[in-house]
Amino acid sequence: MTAVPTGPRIATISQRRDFLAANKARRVVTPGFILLVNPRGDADPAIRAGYTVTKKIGNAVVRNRMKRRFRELARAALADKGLAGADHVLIGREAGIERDYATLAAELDRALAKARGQR
RNA sequence: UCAGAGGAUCGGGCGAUCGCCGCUGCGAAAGCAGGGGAGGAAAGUCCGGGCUCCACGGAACGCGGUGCCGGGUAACACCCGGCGGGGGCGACCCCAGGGACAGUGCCACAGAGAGCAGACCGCCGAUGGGUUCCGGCAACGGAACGACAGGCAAGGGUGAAAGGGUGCGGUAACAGCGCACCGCGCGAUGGGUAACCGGAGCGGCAUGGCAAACCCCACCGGGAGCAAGACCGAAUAGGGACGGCAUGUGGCGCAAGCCACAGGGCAGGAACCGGCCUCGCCGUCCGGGUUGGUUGCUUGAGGUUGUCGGUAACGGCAAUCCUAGAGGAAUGAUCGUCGCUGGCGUUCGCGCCAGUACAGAACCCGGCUUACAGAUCCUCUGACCGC
RNA sequence: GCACCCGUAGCUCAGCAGGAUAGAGCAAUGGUUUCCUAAACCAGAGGUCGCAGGUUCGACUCCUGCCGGGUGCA
Repeated sequence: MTAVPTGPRIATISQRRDFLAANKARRVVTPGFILLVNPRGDADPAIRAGYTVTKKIGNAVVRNRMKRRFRELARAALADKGLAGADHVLIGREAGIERDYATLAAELDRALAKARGQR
């Protein structure tokens, strides 16, 4: 495993209105998750990230593990591949529970590139 | 060795890289260093308490809960010990287990009868009356019959349940009608704190079941919940008090002012309606309060060890330890390696593959219930084998 | 955290102070009718009454514990 580069700190989204705003923005669907990217449009170039895993996915242990893995994926990828000044939201899907970590990482890379292309 | 019963415990280890949340120290800060960071069920939220606020003179009614007895406990619906009933060869397990002469109600279908019982088939011929036959002159006597009046409830049949059972005597046939044994009820008295147990003797036997139907009896319970509660509190907007300035339209008046109308508010009134108050700006003060911050917040009916008391639950004493405190939620991710379990292959060295549970603290405790791959320990029971 | 409701046929609902055949409408199936379809008419089928215990002679109904779904309040 290659060393994960330590980038600038990624803030976490917790306000409901931010999630709702991201839901109306760009959307990329992969088997393991759905990626929402919402450029805030303000002067701040900071990258923010949020995670959503509903009760439909599983019990608390399953949901927590999924969020932790998403957090790890975001920390590794968003610093240099994320969109500056944008909110990124990862929504868990059922197929993402037992999905291989490397597969998820590759899918996140492609999803980010695709989101960058949408304009 | 096999099968089983009871109790207790654990529930992945090590390493590497990169991270997260508190705490402590250093630092102006960025940050650095040290140390800590999920469970036996953290779960379901089914009970019981602590804590906090609110309410409150007492009691009763109502409502809800509990329900053999004794003990433990802060308390309990929990636990321990005992009693009674049921199951198992046994270790042991299971039981909401008060009251049905305080009252009300229900017991479908079937059946004759189902709750102060009842007579369908049946049994009887002692009694009344009758029919037939025999004897007698007659009064009457005897025998048979069983449609009637009547006696009976053994047997058949129905049902979950039919008002003790078996045997002998007894009888017209029956029947606790009498007796013996068993069962049942009452019960002198003895044991036990009690539930309860034993039981001299008495009673011919009567009070069927359902209270997880209403209910009765005894005991317990005020309500809400850490989003409880306490403190701080910016800007904007808004509320109240005081002071100053000011008052929409129309009419009257020189003016102060008065009246009417429209809007708003308040109280009355079913409504029509009439009454009273008020409006804008500035300043000071007061109170409420949204986002937010601080606190409650983890030292506690606490854990471990020893000892003493107790059958035990548990309690007393002593020593020792500090063990998550976030505030929408951290306690992790990835990889390597070693365990463990199963399968396949094997040159018996091992190799390959698969699996490695249930599940995530949110104020804190005591229980209950439910989920759980696998592993370990202790005690005990029944078989079989050996000595 | 607290309070409460509902699980019955494929769907929407009845039923029940305990009594044995668990019903209704729609849907689906077969038939009649029609050139064919729809509608209409006729017929039958379809149920672990969410699950597991208990009380009772007897449980969809009563009690207890679970499972699933939903609502309200702070």
